[in-house]
Amino acid sequence: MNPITFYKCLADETRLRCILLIHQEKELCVCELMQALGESQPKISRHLAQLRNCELLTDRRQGQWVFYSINQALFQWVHTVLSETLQNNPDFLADNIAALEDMGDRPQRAQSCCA
Amino acid sequence: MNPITFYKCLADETRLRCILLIHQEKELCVCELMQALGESQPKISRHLAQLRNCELLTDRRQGQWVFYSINQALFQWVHTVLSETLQNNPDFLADNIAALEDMGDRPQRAQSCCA
DNA sequence: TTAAAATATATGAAAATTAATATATATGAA
DNA sequence: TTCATATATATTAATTTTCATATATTTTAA
Repeated sequence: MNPITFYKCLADETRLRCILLIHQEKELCVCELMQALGESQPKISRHLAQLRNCELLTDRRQGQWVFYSINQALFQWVHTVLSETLQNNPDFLADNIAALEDMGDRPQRAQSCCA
Repeated sequence: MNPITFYKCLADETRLRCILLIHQEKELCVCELMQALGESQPKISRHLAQLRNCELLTDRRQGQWVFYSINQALFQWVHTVLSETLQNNPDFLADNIAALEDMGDRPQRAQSCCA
């Protein structure tokens, strides 16, 4: 991932919140991100599509849900930047995490395989 | 510096190159950045003004030149992100550094005070 | 000394480009 | 059919660039 592409991904509020939430929670589906951010479905979906196209995120479908996570094939420095950002801005996601925890009926994760 | 502001600063090619060059070289003036990037004076100057307004950069005038450097008052994580980016993308600035080294008549730095 | 020229940088305003959003609709799985 | 997600298109908004010009400093030369 080249640095300009990477920083363009982070330079939008909706995308930055999605990325950091996914980084922290390991995996989230579209409906969880909608709830956490209070944003419309097409808006969330469109930003996720963009992040998937850049290969910052990967997705897996499980039944009706699509779960997004950080692409583990990325260089280490990318993960480092995300971790640094999260650790040093503890308030940034506070409301989003609260909204996520308030959400009822969160989809069950079936671990990909034998975990 | 809030993370969205910060990543918006980094999300433009001209700005990212300026920021990383300044980070590496400690201090550069507008004419050196013009030469390193091969971009017009107003373009460089405008981006630097934007970075100064966000308080990512500070400037000092020395005679006819204005030298820009990274604002040392920023949180440590900001410096960490810049260093990680630079160290892990060694090719990114290669052409810019070569152009800078080719530059004749680079302005002399008078150390701010008694160095 | 001072006036004009030269050099370095900044900025106002318009134009051009790029990005974000909303609405409607489509797809795909249960 | 319903629920979850994706996407096309139109619209709006934000950002970047350019050109012309302004300011500030230094140099040159009367």
